[in-house]
Amino acid sequence: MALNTLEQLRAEEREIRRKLITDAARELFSKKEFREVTTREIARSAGVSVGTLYNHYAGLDELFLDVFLESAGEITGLIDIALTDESPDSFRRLCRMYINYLNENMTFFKMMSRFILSGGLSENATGKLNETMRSIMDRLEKAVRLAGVENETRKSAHAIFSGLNGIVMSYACYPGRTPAELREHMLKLAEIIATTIEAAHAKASTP
Amino acid sequence: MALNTLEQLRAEEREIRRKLITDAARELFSKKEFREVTTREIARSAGVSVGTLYNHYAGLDELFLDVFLESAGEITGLIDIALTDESPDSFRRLCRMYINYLNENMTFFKMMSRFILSGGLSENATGKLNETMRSIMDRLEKAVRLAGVENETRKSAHAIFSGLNGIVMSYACYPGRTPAELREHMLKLAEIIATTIEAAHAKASTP
Amino acid sequence: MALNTLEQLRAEEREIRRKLITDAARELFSKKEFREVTTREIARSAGVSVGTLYNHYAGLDELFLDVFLESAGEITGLIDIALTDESPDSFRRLCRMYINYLNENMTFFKMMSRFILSGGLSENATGKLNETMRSIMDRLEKAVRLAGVENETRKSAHAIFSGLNGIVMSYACYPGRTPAELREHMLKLAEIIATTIEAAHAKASTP
Amino acid sequence: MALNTLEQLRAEEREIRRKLITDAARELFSKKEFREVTTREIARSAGVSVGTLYNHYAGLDELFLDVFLESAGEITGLIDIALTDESPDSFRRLCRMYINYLNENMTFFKMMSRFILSGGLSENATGKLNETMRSIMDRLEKAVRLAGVENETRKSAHAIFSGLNGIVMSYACYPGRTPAELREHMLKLAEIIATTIEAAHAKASTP
DNA sequence: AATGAATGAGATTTCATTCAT
DNA sequence: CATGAATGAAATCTCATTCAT
Repeated sequence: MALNTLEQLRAEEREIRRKLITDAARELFSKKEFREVTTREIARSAGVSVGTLYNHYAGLDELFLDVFLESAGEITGLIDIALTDESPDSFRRLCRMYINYLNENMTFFKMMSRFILSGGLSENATGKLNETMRSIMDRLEKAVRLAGVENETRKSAHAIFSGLNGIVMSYACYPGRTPAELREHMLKLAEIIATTIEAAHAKASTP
Repeated sequence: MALNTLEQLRAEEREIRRKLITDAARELFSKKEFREVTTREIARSAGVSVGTLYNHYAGLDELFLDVFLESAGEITGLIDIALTDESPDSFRRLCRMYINYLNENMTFFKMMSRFILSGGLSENATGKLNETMRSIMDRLEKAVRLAGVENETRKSAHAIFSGLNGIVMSYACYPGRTPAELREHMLKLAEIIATTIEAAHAKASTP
Repeated sequence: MALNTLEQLRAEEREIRRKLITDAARELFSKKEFREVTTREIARSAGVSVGTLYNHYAGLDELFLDVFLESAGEITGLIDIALTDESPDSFRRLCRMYINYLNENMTFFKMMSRFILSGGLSENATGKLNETMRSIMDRLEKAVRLAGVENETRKSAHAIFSGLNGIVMSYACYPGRTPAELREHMLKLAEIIATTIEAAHAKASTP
Repeated sequence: MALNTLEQLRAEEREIRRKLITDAARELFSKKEFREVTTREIARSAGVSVGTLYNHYAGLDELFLDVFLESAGEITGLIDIALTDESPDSFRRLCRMYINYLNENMTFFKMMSRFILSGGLSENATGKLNETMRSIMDRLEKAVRLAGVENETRKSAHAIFSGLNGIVMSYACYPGRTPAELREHMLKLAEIIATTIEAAHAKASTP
């Protein structure tokens, strides 16, 4: 019992410190290009030493991945909420939500694009990334079904995922516009895509 | 006259050297991540000195941008070809072509995503980038019109652009699949998007 | 009495743990350069914590020295065996044995060269090292006497010690030869030295 | 011509700077364990930047090797001088000289023992080291011939080389003695070895 | 006496950029 | 204009040692 409690306390303390680190890292990622955030900065921000970073993570990549996965977990949670009522509206709501979330968490998006585009992840990291992707895709598939798509639902989910990501990639940082304008523009594009899909299938299903 | 010729010769030589540099850079980009290519490597490959790079470009980013713009010019040329016959098929052809091109020129795509996402380009560079984007968008707008879209054609062009970019971003480097499989997958997704748009508008236009 | 036994038990346990540590260290030394073995590795291999290392040794060097002294004890034992029959042959046998031992325990040799060449040992450690050296030298002196040397036997012992060490230092790791070749070469050199000494003294003693 | 001169000047300047670096390094090596000398220290001492070190050497090991080879060249030169008159005395003179040189250039000796014992040298470095060793051995072989050895002269050269190295390794840093005492001791041991060899062969050659 | 997380100075190496020739 | 050596800040990661529990 006593031992159990002691170990438990240790584990808790460890977890707290880990959170300290990822929080500091995320905070910094939101301020600069995430590959430009250095170990020293993270350590200082988190109030720990550089060495401590390496007691928790085998290297910077592992830390990046951890921060990324935390956000990914958040997003799957939000998707679940958007799909709660299983109404036909869910699909559009989900699209808007996804755009809004990425727009407010560009760091997450940049990390995602970086991780996907540059490869070079460890086997372990790739596995976790894949799992997360599948988890998101399962939800998107459910969404396109709710929107009326009946055939090739998995591929449609991929297409939607691609489309939304593409919108963010192409316009979230477009120069010469205010953030508000960009956001409106992206939501509009997402709506076009959503509408188009619904329309295509509405037509397909009307005799 | 003599002076004119001399100047002309100088300009030509300068241009040749510039081409030498961008060609070397592009060649290297096909072998490694473009952010990992160093000035020394480019200089050696091009057969010039590091200093010469700086006589032609204010910095490495400017050089990257120049290589990027060369590819962008290539792509607008290819779009023009795809749209030559102005048939309704042009749209799908263009989508396939765009995917194929990016797939074979991932460096171009990565540069684009980098330039767009991280900003930090000089005013001058931003201007050139915008011009290129507009130029591509003009052609995409023409393509969606040919595909039957009548309303909000500019926004639809943006949506297509986003969709195609998103496909490449999301799947071009997906781990665990062969390049051929990935290519097929991306073309399939592009087709889904193209079909969906056509279907949506075919429906819209039938009473 | 009870206290005595308790203390004795404690002392035994302490000794067991110490052995655990030095055994783990020696095992690791056979796999990598001894200066590259880290505290963490030793601790993990020994199944104890890093802190425990420091409860037993003031620092890493003290631990190294302890491992070294264990081997030194082994070697004096082997010399004693080689000298058991006190025959004139003993000298050559001893030379071969010494070469063979060092060849199979290069870590011991590297440690010796390190400790001797770089100094920096604590007073206490230096004392132990000296004692060990003297102990080896006493036996070597006996050996050269058995080989017929009568004058300056201590210095001759030093010379033999130097010669054998020098052979190992110069050839044990010579690149481009197989271990078997190197071993043969070293044994041959040791024989040359032994023969030379015997010859020199055989001559000296014949009128 | 002009070009030639220009290139020549450049080469000279380069050589001067290289010398600056190796001199600084050697100076530092004489003050501390050579593996403890850092790039920063060398750079500061040489009055150049850290980067410059890497313009001249691919890494620290290359620099170490260069310093080592400079000393090795010095020693072969000294051996040549000792052997100039080709008298039977040459052998003893050479032994004394070798001991004296190493004693005054322990850094060289430590580097040699390090390079030989720890391996891990690049192919290129190993080649240079071998060449240097062969060059020294050629001279030692000549010396043992002059001392009257007729059979297995190469192996005898190896044995002498081993013996002298062993003396330095075993006694140059022996604790508790003054440098002068140690020097006397080592010279005495060298003399024992030299005398023994001469005696052995004198005997062998007298009927 | 055992534990093991925290520490943080310190090491090597890289590389865009400058500038004297 | 071309050249290319010099620059030096900066980055990641290591590891012996400490110390509170």
